[in-house]
Amino acid sequence: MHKKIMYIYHMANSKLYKGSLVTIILKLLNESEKMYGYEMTQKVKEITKGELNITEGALYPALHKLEAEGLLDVEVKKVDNRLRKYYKLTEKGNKETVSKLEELKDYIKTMETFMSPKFSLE
Amino acid sequence: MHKKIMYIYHMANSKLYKGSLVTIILKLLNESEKMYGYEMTQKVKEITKGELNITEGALYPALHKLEAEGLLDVEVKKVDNRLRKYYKLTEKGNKETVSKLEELKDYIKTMETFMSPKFSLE
DNA sequence: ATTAATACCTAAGATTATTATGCATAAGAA
DNA sequence: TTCTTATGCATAATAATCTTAGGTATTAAT
Repeated sequence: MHKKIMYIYHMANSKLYKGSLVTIILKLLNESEKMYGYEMTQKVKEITKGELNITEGALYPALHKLEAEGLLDVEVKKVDNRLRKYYKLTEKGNKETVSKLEELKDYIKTMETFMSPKFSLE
Repeated sequence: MHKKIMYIYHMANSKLYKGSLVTIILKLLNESEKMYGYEMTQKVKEITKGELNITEGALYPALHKLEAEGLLDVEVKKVDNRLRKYYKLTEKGNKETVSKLEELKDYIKTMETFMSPKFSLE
């Protein structure tokens, strides 16, 4: 979307917290077997009802990096004369997914102690 | 702690996700009225049982920035011939705290949809 | 015929955290 | 008593990650 002028549009974009993008990508691929980049942006928007917005400027470099690290495999396909790069998890990627999800789960649990009205202490 | 050699020490440090440090600071001050930097690092370690580690290299610049933005007030005190800089929330800081906590809460809720084994869709 | 949607990409900049220092005092261990 | 750990502040270099702002190209919709 090349926005030159953008009066009305309000992005309900609650910014991503650092590190969560990779976890999101891995989780998506863990559920969907194989996906292409643009599809991920739409899927996330859909699932979160617009709450989360994966920007392509962050997504594509992240995908390339995950591929370079051997966590993802790519398969290029041409659909309607437009090319899609389908990504899927490797074995290594599967392991990393488990660990990343665990990490996020722990983090959420930890942060919830702060969210509670009083964190008991003292 | 000037660690020159550090064989054994293992940091259970689950890295901070971007943006959460400020939220942590605001929440601490919201609970404790006034605190100084070093105290915050200890408190967080204590509350999270070592799960979270606020590094001073991140904390102090963050405190300075929050002060510059008018969210925190400072009061310097000398205790045992060592100085402490006590921070407390301003009015503006109180408002920001509410909004930051709300933001984090929303974020956690959103991320939990990803954590669930299947996020229902499709 | 123009705009929106689909589909990829990268570079510049901002933000924020880590790592690695530095200084100084007080308390505790060797 | 000397050395280390703990307390308490600070900053600079680096790394990691995201946003913003472009760019190209094809297809669908208005």
